[in-house]
Parts: sequence; C-alpha cells; structure tokens
Amino acid sequence: MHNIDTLKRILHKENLRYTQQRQEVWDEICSTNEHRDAEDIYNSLRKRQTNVSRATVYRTIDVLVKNNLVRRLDLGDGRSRFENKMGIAHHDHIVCLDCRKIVEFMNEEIEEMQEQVAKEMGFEIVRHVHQLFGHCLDEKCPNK
Amino acid sequence: MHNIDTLKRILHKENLRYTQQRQEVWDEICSTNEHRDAEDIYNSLRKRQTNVSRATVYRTIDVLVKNNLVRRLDLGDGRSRFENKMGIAHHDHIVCLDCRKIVEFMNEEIEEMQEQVAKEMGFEIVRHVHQLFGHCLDEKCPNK
DNA sequence: ACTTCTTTGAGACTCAATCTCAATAGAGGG
DNA sequence: CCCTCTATTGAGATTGAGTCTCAAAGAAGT
Repeated sequence: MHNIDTLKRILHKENLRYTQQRQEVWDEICSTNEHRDAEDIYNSLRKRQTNVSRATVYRTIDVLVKNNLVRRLDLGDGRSRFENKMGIAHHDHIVCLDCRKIVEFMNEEIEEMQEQVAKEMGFEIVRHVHQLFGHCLDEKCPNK
Repeated sequence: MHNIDTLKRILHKENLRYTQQRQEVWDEICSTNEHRDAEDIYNSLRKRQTNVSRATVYRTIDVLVKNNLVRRLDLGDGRSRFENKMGIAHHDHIVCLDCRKIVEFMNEEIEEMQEQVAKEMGFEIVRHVHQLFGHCLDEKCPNK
C-alpha cells in the first residue's frame, strides 16, 4: 500500500520519525470518507485493539493537516471533523440541521467570484470556508 | 435612544424581564462595529464601572443572537465574535492572517449561486458561513 | 407593600484540545 | 547487533471558552 510511502515522505520532510502509531492514525483516517472528529478516530482505533493515545491522535492529525493529507472541518459545534484529502478534489459542505448529514459541493463559478471579490478588497486568498446549513428534503430525515 | 425599546420589545416577546444588566450588554454591543468576543465585551463593561457578570454577558448575548439583534461569528479560532446586526445588511467576512483585520463583503451573485447549488443538492438553506482567509495588501500590515 | 417568579453573580463544572514529563523506541554509527 | 542520542509516546494534569448551580437580589403585578 503506497499510503506508507506517502506518510514516510511527509514525516521525513518534517524531520519526524516514522512510527507505528502515526501509521495507525493515518490508516484509520484513510479507511473511510466520513467526516469524523478526533474522538471518533481514537475510538475506532481502540475498537480494533490498536492502542494509540488521544494525545498522539491529536498530534498526528496536526501533522497530517499541516501537510495537506487531511482536511480539518470546523462546523461551528466546538469540535473539528477530519477527512482524508489524498487525491480528493476541492469541495465545500452542506449540512442538514435535522439529520446532521454532510454533503459535498463544488461550484467553479463561486470559486472564481470569490477570488474576484478578494482581489477587489485587496486580499490574496490562502483558504476559505464556505458552508451551507439547512434542511435536506430526504424522506428518511426527521422533521418531515 | 430607541435601543431601549428594541430590547424591551424582544424581551417581552421572549417572556423575559427587562433588567439593567441586559440593557448594559446591549448598549455595549451597539457602541462599536468591531467584531469582539464575549470576554472583550465583559472587559469593556468593567472598564466603565458597569458590573455585569460573565455569566450574564453570555446569557444576554444568547438572547440577542436568537432574536437577530446580534450576529455570532465563528472564525474557527475557538471563540465566538459578535457584531451588532441592527439595520445592518447581510455580509460575509475576509480575514487577514497577518494582522487579523476583518473586512466585510457582499456579492449578490455568490448569494444566488449558493441558493442554486443548495436547490440542486436538495436542500433548503437556513444560514451559511462564507469566510475568506488570506493576506491583505495593506502597507501597515506586518509580513510586508 | 406583598407575593411570586425571574434574574443575577461567584464559582464550580464541562469538554475539546493541549501540555508535561518520565518511560519508550526510532535511526544512524561503530 | 548494540549503543547512544533524540524524538515520541501515554497517562494524566491543565487550559480556556462557555455553561450550570443555587442562594440572594430584583422585576412586576396586585
């Protein structure tokens, strides 16, 4: 699996050591496309007998985020969610206020307008947050 | 000052009593257009000999936010900022990563595209967060 | 003024996240 | 393969924004 090489590469670049724990955290994050928080990831690791401490989970995620292997998502509820970013195209999120479902969207025109706006205001954008919160029209969603 | 009536109106609507402390917090928030956190507001009150407890500041802000007199801003750094919303048109924010300056922007086209996207994904938007983070080109800004 | 019910304030508490520091373990050199 | 030098780890303490508790103070109607 070339995920091992990916991790080794960025750890080397950062002058950090390749350890079993860091590999476990990275594997766990790569194992789904859900948007999980650090506690979820920690619990998933424990559930499969892999003991990595909470502190190490947080520390490793920080390195992965810094190196663009993982994306940090702040939905304003006080805990960060994380998603694997390897080979994943840029997108933003829509969140259902009823069922907490998270859906991804991407619109090239919005991205461009945003650049345009920043330019007009005298800014060079480094990153942006664009989240839509509302009600999904899914049958299975509560409040329907 | 008709800010008193505004506050009295919403407190009455919420079946809450009109108190000196609530008036003080509302006055303080109305006194500037900065984007301050709860601690800033609490400190400003103390500085002018107005003793309102931290708990009351938080509680009052919650009522004001719920009733659209105040807007809560989450810039992802772990504390909420607040801005007076009375008669202020909708806008989003650009934040300078160097000098932490916050500038407001509003673009009708982006707002529309956003609605369009949500519709396509089967959502009815209630609110959105759109923030741009980058470097401002201001002379006085550090890193320049 | 009296009664009822809400609000307030001080400090305890929560919860995600970070820090501390002794014990453990990579990684290169011999 | 072992040794040394550091980085890393884990358990638990700590932080910090925000919330909760509960006795005392204060609105508001009668």
